[in-house]
Amino acid sequence: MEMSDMKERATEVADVLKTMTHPERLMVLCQLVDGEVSASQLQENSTLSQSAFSQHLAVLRKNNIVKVRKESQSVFYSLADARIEALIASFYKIFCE
Amino acid sequence: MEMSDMKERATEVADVLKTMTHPERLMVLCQLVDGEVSASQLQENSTLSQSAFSQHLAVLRKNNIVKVRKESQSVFYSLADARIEALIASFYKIFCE
DNA sequence: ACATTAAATTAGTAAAGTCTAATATAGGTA
DNA sequence: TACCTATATTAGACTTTACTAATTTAATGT
Repeated sequence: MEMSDMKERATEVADVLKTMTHPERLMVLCQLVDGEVSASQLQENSTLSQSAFSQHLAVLRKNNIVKVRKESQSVFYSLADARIEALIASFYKIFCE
Repeated sequence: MEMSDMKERATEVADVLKTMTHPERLMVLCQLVDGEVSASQLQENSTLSQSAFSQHLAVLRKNNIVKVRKESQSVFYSLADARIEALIASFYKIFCE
């Protein structure tokens, strides 16, 4: 790969990773590997305040790491695409096996 | 996996990723996939000042993402272990193929 | 000994990220 | 309508990160 292309990619990849690189957000993503989960269910596994937790979800949304589906009062979260799924799978394989 | 274990892992993984999650540092790591490279060679592909670049190398060292070998005035960098190699390989596969 | 080169370190500043506290929105229920 | 529940947003304090400028260390060459 050419160096200029590598730089572009590096910036792109770093942006995606930066969004995932927080224990709280990584936890959220790990809980989404088997399918969608509601915001309140996700928060049950967090010690953060409702506000702080919601702001982490906002970061994931803003960076297109997750997608949402609203159903009455609840909002269901799931992984945005195959690339994110692949990343989480890699992390699992490398760090948890 | 249990939720408490998941939290521990998430913190561990987030720490490693956080270190890699900067375009400059990711660039460095990508250049190390084929083996060791000297600090000065690495810096040739950066627009940063000598100081700023060296501080990025220091972050990689401090977090055990790379290892170093000194030879006369030069310092040669390489990826620290198989886990880091696997991560870079994953990123390449997911984002560059 | 002195100058040169490669690399690291330190101090200080500017910018970005993470939290708390308070408030807002929107759907469901009495 | 008024109230409750789920979720999101905003403002502000605090912490961390990323840089510049200047200095330092260590190896080499003259």
